[in-house]
Amino acid sequence: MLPAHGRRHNLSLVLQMLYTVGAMSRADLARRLGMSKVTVSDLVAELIESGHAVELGPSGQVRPGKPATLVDVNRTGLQAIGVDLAAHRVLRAAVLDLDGNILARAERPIGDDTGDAITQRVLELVDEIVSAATAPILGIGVGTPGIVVAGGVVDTAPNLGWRDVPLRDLIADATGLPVFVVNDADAAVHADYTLGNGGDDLVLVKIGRGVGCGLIVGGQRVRGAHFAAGEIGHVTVGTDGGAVCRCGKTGCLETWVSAPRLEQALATAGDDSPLREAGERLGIALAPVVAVLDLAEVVLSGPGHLLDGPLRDSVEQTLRDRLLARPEAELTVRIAHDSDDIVLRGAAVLVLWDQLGVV
Amino acid sequence: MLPAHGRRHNLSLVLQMLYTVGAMSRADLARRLGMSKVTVSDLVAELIESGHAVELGPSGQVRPGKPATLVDVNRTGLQAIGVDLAAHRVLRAAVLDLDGNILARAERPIGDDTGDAITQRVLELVDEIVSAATAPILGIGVGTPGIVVAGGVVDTAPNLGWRDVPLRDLIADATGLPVFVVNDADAAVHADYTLGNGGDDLVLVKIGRGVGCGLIVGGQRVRGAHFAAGEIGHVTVGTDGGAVCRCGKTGCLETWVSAPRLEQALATAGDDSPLREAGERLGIALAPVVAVLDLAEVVLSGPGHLLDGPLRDSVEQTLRDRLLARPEAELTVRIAHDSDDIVLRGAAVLVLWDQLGVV
DNA sequence: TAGGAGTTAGTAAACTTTACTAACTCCCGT
DNA sequence: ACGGGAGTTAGTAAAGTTTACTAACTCCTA
Repeated sequence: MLPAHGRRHNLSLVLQMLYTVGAMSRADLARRLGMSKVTVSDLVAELIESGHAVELGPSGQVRPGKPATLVDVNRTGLQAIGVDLAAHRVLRAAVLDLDGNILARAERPIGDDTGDAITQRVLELVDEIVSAATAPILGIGVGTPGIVVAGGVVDTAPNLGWRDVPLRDLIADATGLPVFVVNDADAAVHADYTLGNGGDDLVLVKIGRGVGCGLIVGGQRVRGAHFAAGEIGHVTVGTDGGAVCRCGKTGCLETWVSAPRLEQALATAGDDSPLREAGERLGIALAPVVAVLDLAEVVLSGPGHLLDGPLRDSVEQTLRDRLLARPEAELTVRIAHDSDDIVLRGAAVLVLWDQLGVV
Repeated sequence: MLPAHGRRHNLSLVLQMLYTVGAMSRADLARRLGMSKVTVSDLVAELIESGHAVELGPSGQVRPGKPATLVDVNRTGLQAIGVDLAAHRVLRAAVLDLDGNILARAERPIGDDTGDAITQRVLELVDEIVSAATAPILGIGVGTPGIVVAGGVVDTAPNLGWRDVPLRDLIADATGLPVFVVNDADAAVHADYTLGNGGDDLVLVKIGRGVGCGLIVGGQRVRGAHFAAGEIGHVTVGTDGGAVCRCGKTGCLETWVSAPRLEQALATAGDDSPLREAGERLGIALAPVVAVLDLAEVVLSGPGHLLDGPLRDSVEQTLRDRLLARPEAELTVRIAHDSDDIVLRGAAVLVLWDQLGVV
């Protein structure tokens, strides 16, 4: 590596510190980062020059010596675009600030569109939301259903009728901005990890039309050997059969755990046993994953009325039953914050990760 | 980070390149690493000075220009110690060269020892094997059953009667050498990854007295939130019951898949159905893990006569049945090379990783 | 007056670029 | 067949640049 790589790393460290802890003086930064005041002063100068950081004026803190000047990440002067292609029957986009606050929204219904028509609608949506930005845009993050391979190409997304779509390049060509494309569950887990105070070892299960998950292991995202990490919907659960799945197999997780199946089962059952059973099946599927990865948190994202209650309780109980009890290895099963916007936020978070080196 | 960190990184890059590709000239190194010839020359000089690299003389290649001088990692001039505390009824140690070749061995039977007596035998064993080294020792790697937490402390290892044993410090104090302590399955998976040409996304299942596994995800080892990644033996498998486990639960993976249980079942059954059933249970447990992590390889390590045959075939078939078929995402189920020595080699590999920065 | 924030000047380390020497192969004239 | 010149590559010396540091200073306020 070159000295310039070290420099870039140090610039990222400064931004990460300001992003996570908040505004502070150069002297404070120097103490926390273990660098000299001179070095930090130089790094901050460069970040101010590039517009990534701003001075906020005197700290107002009363103590001997020259008043400290606070500096911070340019929270309001920079924006990111998040796009969610996995919502039910609608394409959604938003302008967000660096804290993940949504400043503007745009939507387009899918209608009966599929394939290239969807692609066209996505480009129109992106054009609309980019126009709504009120500050320089760092980049565009896109959360899409299906599998995304290297280079931001959507390999397969059956729900959108997509096959081998070079989505990153299409959007980058149309906007001239940096673009990052990920699976929607991946986007969601990054939102939880960064904005939802998730720990370094967590799995987020996203329940929508199907079911998928995103993973953070040792503080790192997991992509998989074929970019298909998180594809859990078509794993056979248990050893006592189950319904026939649309994929042709029997007893897939998705046959118990998906929004349409749950709504239908609830309407038919007249009680909440489908929620309990779905939670149990999800717990059965997740037990080996939690054990092998030694995860600390299982996060559920999707419609609150389905997930928050008997289903969550059943996941927790099933995991407790099927894992070895270890008091010091407490496992948390919780509902994600703000599931409706989690993919928008997560897509934007990935822009922050890549453009600012902010974790 | 400081310029010195960059320097250390570049020293590691040189060693990694020489370790994986083999001897080459400084000019070749410069081309492959994208550095100037002067920088590489300087880095190599430092590595020669420290004994980590050696000049091998002219390349012998005939072509115009000054003859190249080959340099390489000091493959025969440096050694590492590997220690395996997970073997059946015996403590084993070896001296290895940088290619993972075993140059000398030592063993001590466990007998009826437990607890502190075992600790004492380990220190005697280490002393014996260190004396057998014929070159400077980079460090000592130890593969132990149980859970190893930060600082090389063995949190629990019931089979050795250990609880909260500061193994790394005990051995470091006794020898004055750098010591690295890991779980035996972790050591095994590193041996397979580095010496057995394993890919960046693989799980190794180690079957001995119990059953555990080691994971490489995205080219990185997985530790877990509580340093307990890989503890799969006490996960309940399937939904149709099973034998009572020694942990008190029912249907744990270990009740089908462990060496003692398999030997006993084979003796009773008179055919190989226990192997087939064990493979099926292991496949059921691993299916969600393979799917969620999008793994490319499942490696089985343990007694060949148990694993290589109906059990392996059954694991593969069960995974095929329970996962969505994707031709481009071929999953390999294979037997590890040299299972008897895999923990010794893996422990030594971790010394290489940490001391030379060699991946 | 003391002590902290921030800046300037000078230095050390780690890289690159430029220029050079050393060591070889290839080619051709004798 | 041999010797010498041309051309090429490896490796090194010197100078320059970048990125950190420490030392020393000014500014500011309780």
